[in-house]
Amino acid sequence: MEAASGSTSISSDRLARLTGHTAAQVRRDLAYFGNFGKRGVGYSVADLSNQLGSIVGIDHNWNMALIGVGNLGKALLAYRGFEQRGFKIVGAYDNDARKIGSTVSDLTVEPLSKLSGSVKKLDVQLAIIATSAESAQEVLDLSINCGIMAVLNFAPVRLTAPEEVQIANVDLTVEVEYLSYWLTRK
Amino acid sequence: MEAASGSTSISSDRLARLTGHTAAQVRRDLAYFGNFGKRGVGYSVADLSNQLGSIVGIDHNWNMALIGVGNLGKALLAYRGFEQRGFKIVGAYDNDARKIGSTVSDLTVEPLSKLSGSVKKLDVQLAIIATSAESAQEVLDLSINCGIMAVLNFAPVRLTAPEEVQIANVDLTVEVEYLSYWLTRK
DNA sequence: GGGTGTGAAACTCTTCACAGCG
DNA sequence: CGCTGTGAAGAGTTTCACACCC
Repeated sequence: MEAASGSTSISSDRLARLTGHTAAQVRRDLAYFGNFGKRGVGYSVADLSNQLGSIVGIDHNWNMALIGVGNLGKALLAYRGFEQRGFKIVGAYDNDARKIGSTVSDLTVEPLSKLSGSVKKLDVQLAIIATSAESAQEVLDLSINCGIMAVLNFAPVRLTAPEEVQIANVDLTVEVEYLSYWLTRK
Repeated sequence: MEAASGSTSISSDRLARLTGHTAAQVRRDLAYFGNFGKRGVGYSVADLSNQLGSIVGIDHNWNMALIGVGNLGKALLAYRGFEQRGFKIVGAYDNDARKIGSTVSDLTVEPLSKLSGSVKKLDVQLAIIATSAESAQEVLDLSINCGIMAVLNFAPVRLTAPEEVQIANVDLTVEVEYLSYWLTRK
């Protein structure tokens, strides 16, 4: 029991413990993608890594444009998590003259007018909107015009876009409200 | 149709349009908290606001401590959304000597050693961890020692805490991976 | 024995559709 | 008539439990 961390296999039970799910859940989810677990042994760590990598798109290496270089934008540029999982921020854009030309995390901030060209040149598929709520919709429209089909939105507004463009909203208050709810029930 | 925005009532249908859900969903969710809708009319905007406010805890006005004043921490301090919904950041903490004493969004950054005292003095119930992944667990343990029972974690690590402490994790990569998945299926 | 993969049961969430109230 | 509240159906998810393979 409690195999060394250098072990070549891992059981659904242990995966469950690590990810905060149940063993049955892990098994069902993994079985959905085909059965690459060995009975009596577990899942080969190497296989798991490969399989999940290709499913989730790590083999694709997406390029992202960050729009809005405020504190949040800077935090996202510095955030290591994206790159680790195959998402790379290749351009930073802002319309604030004081920011344009400055360097943040190895990227030079460019005016929004440069976005269109960069999308083609740098092969950008994804935009991150980290602007104020007021500018967000305008920035989204522009991004779509530039050919971007998927957007991660941090601005606290509900944006409207055509069906074929996918928007994921990150609302920081949702989690806090959950905690609040929990605290009052205690 | 399309009542003026000064209207005193709003229908489930319109709420659905605004929030991106279905009318049935809205009705069921609201009915769960007791029936304060009027048939043939809709929901009184004033009632809605009161009811939801008390459910979600806006009447409680929670005080939060922010730990880790990097770019992300600064972004959270500047973020208006929290205060709007009754969450107030009343203290900012960091162990970086260069940051201690500086002022960010009207708060003076204090060393972590001051946390314990502040929790009591400022009546803090909630901590936000915006430190590096390496420091996060240590900071969490300290927070719990100070009597904090609910934590919002932005560090990209899975933290361990006793059952009675509630942790909400914000993982910025989850949403991007969803977009990635969607892009590959297109 | 150990641990996967999977039917079946239990549960939760969503949608439909309509009775009934204002 | 318009719109809520809700039973009932449907869809999706989680859990149980066990046959089966290594």
